[in-house]
Amino acid sequence: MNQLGESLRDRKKRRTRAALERATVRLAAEKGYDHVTVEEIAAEADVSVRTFFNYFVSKDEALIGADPETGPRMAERILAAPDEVTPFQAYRDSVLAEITDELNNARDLWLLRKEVLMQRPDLLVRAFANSAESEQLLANAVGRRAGLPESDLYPRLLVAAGSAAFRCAVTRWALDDSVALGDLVRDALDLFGTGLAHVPPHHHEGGSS
Amino acid sequence: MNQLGESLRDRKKRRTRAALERATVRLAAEKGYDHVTVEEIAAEADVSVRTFFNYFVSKDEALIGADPETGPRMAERILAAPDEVTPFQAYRDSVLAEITDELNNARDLWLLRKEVLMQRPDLLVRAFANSAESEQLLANAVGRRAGLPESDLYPRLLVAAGSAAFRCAVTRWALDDSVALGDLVRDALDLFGTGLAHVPPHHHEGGSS
DNA sequence: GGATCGTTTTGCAGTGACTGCAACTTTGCA
DNA sequence: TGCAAAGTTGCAGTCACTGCAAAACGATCC
Repeated sequence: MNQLGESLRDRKKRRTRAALERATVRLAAEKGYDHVTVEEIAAEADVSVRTFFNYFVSKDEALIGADPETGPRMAERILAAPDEVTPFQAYRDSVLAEITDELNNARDLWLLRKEVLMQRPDLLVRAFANSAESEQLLANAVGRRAGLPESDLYPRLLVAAGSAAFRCAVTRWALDDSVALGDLVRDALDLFGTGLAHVPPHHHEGGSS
Repeated sequence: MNQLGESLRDRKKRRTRAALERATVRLAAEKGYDHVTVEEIAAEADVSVRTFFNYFVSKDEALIGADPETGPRMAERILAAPDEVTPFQAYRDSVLAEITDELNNARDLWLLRKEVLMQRPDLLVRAFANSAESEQLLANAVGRRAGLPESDLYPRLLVAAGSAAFRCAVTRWALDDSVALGDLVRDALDLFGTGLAHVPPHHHEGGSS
């Protein structure tokens, strides 16, 4: 292999993965998610069906383009943050970094995903179905960083909150993209940060308390 | 039908649903979740496979025993709470009420579920895969109560936090049930309430725990 | 105690996601 | 060039899940 850059093999894998992801999203946007079979997707990406499943555990995952490197990368970032940064901040920053990266590299894909999610919001929940392993990884990183025992709820909650923030932000964004997705995710995370009980919604009306 | 109590029909439906739920959990605990087929479950509950799918959209859902009445019931409770109660409190209380009810009525089932989840923690995430509709319902209730516009992130986030709290609490509990599940859920919700950034984890630093 | 109507159950046939396995091809490296 | 490791493919098989139309069942009216 080349000394620093990726090997040919690695480059090919990346390309195949990207092609499958793109094919999934494109076809789903065009014909509706469940009118697309894995067979079609594989054909469009010019690989066999079996290969599709070598890259993604499920059709759902391919739609979101879950990348196995994301978890480890975020964990690393969390552990690498300077000492004076709180675990919350470290996690928050790693999420935001990941998102802005993603949006910079694949904004077009997200626009297509938006089409799909507008019609089938439930797919987003389902897409997280296989993320248990990643969550565990991140929770461990947060826990180590915070010096908390294995059994503590906090790391798990923080990570779950991250997923939730992302999920909600995307759902909201798919409905109306007048606010940038990145900003929505940040807002969501910050609400979790300051506490949902403290939020004094800017509501006039209703409870008139 | 009887004027007030349930009709025979309704009673039978409840019994069938309960039997299917129980069969799923029992068999999964005994033989491992994916060594159990829907066919076996249906047989154990003494109904046809087709009937299984009349009650549950998926095997996953049957494991958790997702009840279609839960969502509406919680929504009602949220809207019925007195005016001086904040949206957060109203939601929090509805979650806790639901949980304690559930634990009082089906503690034995939860002990079996614990067996299953100890071996396959990912199943819990998956079990929420089809909850998009319920989440929407609850979010609407919260939103109405808080007098927020459709597009506001807050209701969605609050509801997602509820799911997350429940998920994390159960996961934690499955690992070590020295704290009651109900208490764990409450703790988790309260952490979301006060804010994840504010948490001063009781850590004494250093990995040497 | 039927006749009737709406609801639930069931069987059946079909689709398609997903898996294990055992060739086969491609890439990395000496 | 040649060998080992990694990736790809086809194939056969399992099983979750769906639509449909017939049958069984419960509620209601006479």
